[in-house]
Amino acid sequence: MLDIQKIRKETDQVVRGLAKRGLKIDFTDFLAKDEKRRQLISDTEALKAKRNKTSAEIPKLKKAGQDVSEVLKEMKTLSDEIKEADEVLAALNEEQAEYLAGLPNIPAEDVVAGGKENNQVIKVVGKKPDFDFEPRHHVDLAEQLGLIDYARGAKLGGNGYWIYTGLGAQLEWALLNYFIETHIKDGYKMMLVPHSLNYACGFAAGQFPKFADDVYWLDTLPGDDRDNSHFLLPTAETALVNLHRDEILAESELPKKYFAYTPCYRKEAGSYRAEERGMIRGHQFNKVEMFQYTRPEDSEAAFQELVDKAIALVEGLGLHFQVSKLAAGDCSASMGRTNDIEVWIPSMNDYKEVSSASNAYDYQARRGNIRFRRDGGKRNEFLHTLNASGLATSRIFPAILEQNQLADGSVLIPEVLRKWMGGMEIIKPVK
RNA sequence: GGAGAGAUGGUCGAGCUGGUUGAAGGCACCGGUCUUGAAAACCGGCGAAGUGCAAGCUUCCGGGGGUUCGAAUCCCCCUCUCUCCGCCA
Repeated sequence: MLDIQKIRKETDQVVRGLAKRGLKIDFTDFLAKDEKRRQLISDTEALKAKRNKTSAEIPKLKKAGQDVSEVLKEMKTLSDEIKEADEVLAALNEEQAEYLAGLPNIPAEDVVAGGKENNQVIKVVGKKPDFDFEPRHHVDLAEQLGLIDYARGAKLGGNGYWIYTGLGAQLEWALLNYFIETHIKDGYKMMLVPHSLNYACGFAAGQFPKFADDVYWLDTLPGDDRDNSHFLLPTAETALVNLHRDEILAESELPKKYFAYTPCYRKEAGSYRAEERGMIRGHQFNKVEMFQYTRPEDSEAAFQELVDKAIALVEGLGLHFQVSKLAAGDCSASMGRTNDIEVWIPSMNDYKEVSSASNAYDYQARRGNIRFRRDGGKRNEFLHTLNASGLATSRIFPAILEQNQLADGSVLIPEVLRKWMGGMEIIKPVK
C-alpha cells in the first residue's frame, strides 16, 4: 500500500515511479475525490461535534427539571443527517481504499524502467560446464537414476505434479536440510507455518486483490465470503509477513530474521511451456524462504545480506549461476527492489530463477499494519519487510542433475549434501 | 460436532443497572528528585488513527449491523480464544 500523504504531496514523483513499471497513472480524479472526501469528513465531524455537545447537555437539562422534548426532536433530525453523510463517506472511503490497494509499490531510485528485457546481470559465478559427450535432459536423468516418477505424479495430481522417489526424495530432503542448517547457523529463526491462510494474509503480502486467481482456494471462492475463505500459500513469504500483522514491535526486537520451509502451491494457469517439462514449473514445489523485519534505515543492508545468503547457498552446491537485478516492470507488485539468482540449466540453454530476493520497503507493512516503536520515541512507524528464497529446490534439483552429470549418465552429489545421503558421492543409473 | 465463558490501550486488568469512562488501577516505558553509580522510594508524563497551518475536532473498547437524542455498556450476526462433553489422530 502506498502512503496517501505521499501521493498528495509528491504526486509527480509517485507517477514517475509507477511509470517505470509501465503504468500510466493519472491521479487527477483520485485527488479531486480525496479533496471532496476530506471536505465531507470535516462537515460530518462538525455535525458530530454538535451532537456530542448537545447530548451531554440533555441529562443536565433533565436534572434541572426542564422539558427536553424539543431538543430531542432536533437531535433526531441531526442524527439522521449524520447517518446519511456517514453512508456517503463510507462509500468514498471504500472506493479510495480499493484503488490504493490496487497500486503496486514504487521501484527504488536506482531500479531501471521497463520489463524483463531490461534486467541486468550483475554477477556471474562459475562457468557453463563443458561436456565432452552429449549431455542428457534432467527428465531423462531423473528417470534413469530412479529419482523422480513423473508418470505416477501425473496419475495422482495431474499435469504439473511429480513424485520424488527413493534417492530422489533423499536428495530433495538433503537440499532442504542444507538450507535449514545454514539459516540456523546464520541466526535465522526456523518456523513451520500453516499452509492454509486467510484472506487478510494474502492482502498484507500484496497478492490480493489482484492475484487472487493465482492461488488455490480451499472452501469458498474469493468474493463469496472473502473473510472466511482459505487458500494454499503460494510461498512461505505469505505466511511470514503476517506473523506480526497488526502488531507494534519494539525497536530493540529488530531486525527479526525468520525462515520457513513449506511446499508452495500455485495454479500457474496457462503458463505451461514445452521447454519447461519436468520440474521447472509445477503446481507444488518445495522452498525455504527467508524473511526479515527491519528498521527503515537498515533494510538496504538487510537486502544485501539476503542476496549474499542466497548466493552462498548456490555457490556451496558448486553450481554455475548468475545474479540479475530486475527492472521495475519485472519486480512483483509489492516489491521496490528485486534481485534474482538464476542457475544454469544446460538443456534449456538458459538460466532459471532459484531465488528471488526483494525489499518491499514499507509497502507490506502498510497493508498489514506492522509497525515498531523507536526507543524513547512517541510515534509508531511502519517497518520494512524483506524476503528471499533460500532456496527453491525445483530448479536446483534439475541443475544439479544436468550440471553434475557424467558420460555414463550418473550424477555427482554436491559435497555439502553427502552427509544427508549416507556419505554417498555419486548416483548411478539403476538399469 | 454439542454446551458454556470470554475478547477493553505496549501489556495485565476494572468498567458492562446506557449520559464528565477514551476508558480506573498495576506493570512496562520516558523525564525528574534522591544517590559516588545503580536499585528502591517519591514526583510528573505516557494509546492509536483521521482531519486541520494551528487551537482543536472526530473516530476507535475483536469485526459487522441494529436500538437510542446518546452505546465499551442493550439486541442480532460473524470471527477468534478458553473450559467441559463427544469424536478422531
